[in-house]
Amino acid sequence: MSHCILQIALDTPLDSLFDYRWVCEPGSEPQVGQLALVNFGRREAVGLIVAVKHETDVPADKLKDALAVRTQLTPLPERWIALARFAGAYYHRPLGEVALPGLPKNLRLSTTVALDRALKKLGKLDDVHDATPADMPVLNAAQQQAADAIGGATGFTPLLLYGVTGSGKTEVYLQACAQVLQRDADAQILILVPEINLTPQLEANIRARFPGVMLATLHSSLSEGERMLHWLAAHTGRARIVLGTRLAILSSLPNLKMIVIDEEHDPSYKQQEGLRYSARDLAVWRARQLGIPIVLGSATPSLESWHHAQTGRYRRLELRERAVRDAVLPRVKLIDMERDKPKEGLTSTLMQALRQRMERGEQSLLFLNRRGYAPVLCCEACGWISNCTRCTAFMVLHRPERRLRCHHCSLELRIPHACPTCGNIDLQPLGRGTQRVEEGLQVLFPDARILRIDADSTRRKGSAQEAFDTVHRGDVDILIGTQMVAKGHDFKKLTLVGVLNPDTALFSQDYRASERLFAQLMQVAGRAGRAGLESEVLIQSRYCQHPLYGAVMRHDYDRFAGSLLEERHQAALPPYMYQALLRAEAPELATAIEFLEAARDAVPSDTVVINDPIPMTMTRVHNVDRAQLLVESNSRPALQAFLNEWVDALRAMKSRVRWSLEVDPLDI
DNA sequence: AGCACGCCGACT
DNA sequence: GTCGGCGTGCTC
Repeated sequence: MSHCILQIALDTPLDSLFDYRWVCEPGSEPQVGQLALVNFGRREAVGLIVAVKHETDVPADKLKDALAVRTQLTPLPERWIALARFAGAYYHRPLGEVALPGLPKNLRLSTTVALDRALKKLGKLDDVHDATPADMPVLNAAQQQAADAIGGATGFTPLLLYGVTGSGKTEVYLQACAQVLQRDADAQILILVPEINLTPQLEANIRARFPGVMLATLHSSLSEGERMLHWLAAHTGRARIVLGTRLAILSSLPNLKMIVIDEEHDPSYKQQEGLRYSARDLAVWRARQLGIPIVLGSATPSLESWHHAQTGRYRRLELRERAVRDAVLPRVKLIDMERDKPKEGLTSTLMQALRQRMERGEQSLLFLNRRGYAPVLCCEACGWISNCTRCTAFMVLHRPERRLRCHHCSLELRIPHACPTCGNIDLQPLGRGTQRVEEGLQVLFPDARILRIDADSTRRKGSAQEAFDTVHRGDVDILIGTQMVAKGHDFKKLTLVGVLNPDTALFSQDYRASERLFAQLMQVAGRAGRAGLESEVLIQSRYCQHPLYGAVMRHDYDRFAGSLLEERHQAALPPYMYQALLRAEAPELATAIEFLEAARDAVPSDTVVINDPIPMTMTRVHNVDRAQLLVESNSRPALQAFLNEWVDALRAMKSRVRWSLEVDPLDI
């Protein structure tokens, strides 16, 4: 018996790999890509073998023996490790912090019972059901052209599928998938969607269309057992289609031949904590690495992708018409709230339109991206307002729950009977959330069947699905909801969309706010008239002349995107500029700022602009003050080179302050 | 990041 | 006397 040295990546913030000894016969060493159980510090951990060597610099008294190697599992492919390596390097986190959290938790336990059980279960699954595939709908010319372009693409081919809402992008994906699966008996396809719970129809569609093909889903609401099984199905190549949310981009797919990213502009592709990666960007990298086509689909592409299509880096495919015959885009009208004063948040024009839909037996959707009853409670006598004691934010009034709630730290209080500072009994809710609109509707339309769908009304597991089913059955006249209702759903009888309070985003500090508002309005407008009924979208605004609304009325993403890109170019903002953000947290703001000032001066650079630290817009959350520092460059390699040096310097500062670096931040 | 060791304050 | 506060040091 001799031994070898395993170089192992572990899930720790330490930026290094760890060597372990492994006793084995020569010639039967473990393989790179296998998982190993080791003692790490005083605990056990599962790590990824990234190299097998025969020597090490680690002194013999420190070197430990690995405890076990998971030989049941096919090694993770070199290309998968390369993906994790790239992500770690690009986002400046250690390899182990990228690679291991991407694996199912059950693979990282010290026992293998869950793994063995899942492998056994997978072995018993039949993958070929003898069902006949559902018919492929006949595509229109533009769809067919797009499907053929995607299905016939060879080598690394990024394609931007730009299609208005309801233009049948899904059908294009499915028929392109069919071509790829048919051509290659082992081919795997990865389909990413923003939120799987909002698109149960897609999963059903795929199953009906490809009954002989194993489909695996990967998203955060799976149980650990399911996740393990589905992950293994992908890793072993048995699952030929993997449908998942952003976390699925890190799944192991040995025969990946095509990637589809639906609603590619959606902000939920960006992970907002821990490793802040963009699943969309990693997907493009992965497609390039493998030399395969990747489809980015959207009615309102991200400006980044649009820019790439303009410059020819991505190939653009267009669907200009709705796929259902006679389904035309809804007419969009603006209602001037200065002239038509709202009552209970609704202008008379909108109320009349709602009444008309009820008479015709059609459905209406009111969109208000603000949950709760009112965003703030205040005392008119002394000026007290319901501030959160732990955050720079208001506590939101939730009337049905009889609570004040902070949406940032989840602090909850009973609604005070009287003003805490002056004792005034008459506290006033200010502003309007979905609960208050629902209450107003009940008064204005006592006969209407009204349903509210937001994060509060759908807390219970499965209740969101129930609510949507109620709408699909036609048991709802007026639906009121937040962005939860804006995505994906295909309500056949919906012919009116009312947008209640979009103006705030027009004057936001965040330069991406208008891009997002436009996408959101187009998306919610797209809920109407999908089945061919004539329909309209009414937007209540105090700024009807704003060009953004003009573009929404004309359904003119193209020109709007052009003007936004022009603005970004003038102002030297992404996609013409590459950014990274250093954030710091401390009990006192001054501490965070001092750390960032030191960071600002740590590494001089003439290719990167290092800005001054500023407190975050919402400075305090959960009793912690936050500040940030923006660095930018017009060259991505220059920015990356700077960040490499900078992160080393920041680590060397050994500061007590908690800090994190975000590359390509979305919210600044 | 965890996790333990270690050295000073207010309780039974 | 001890429980426990969080400073600091290490992880092959």
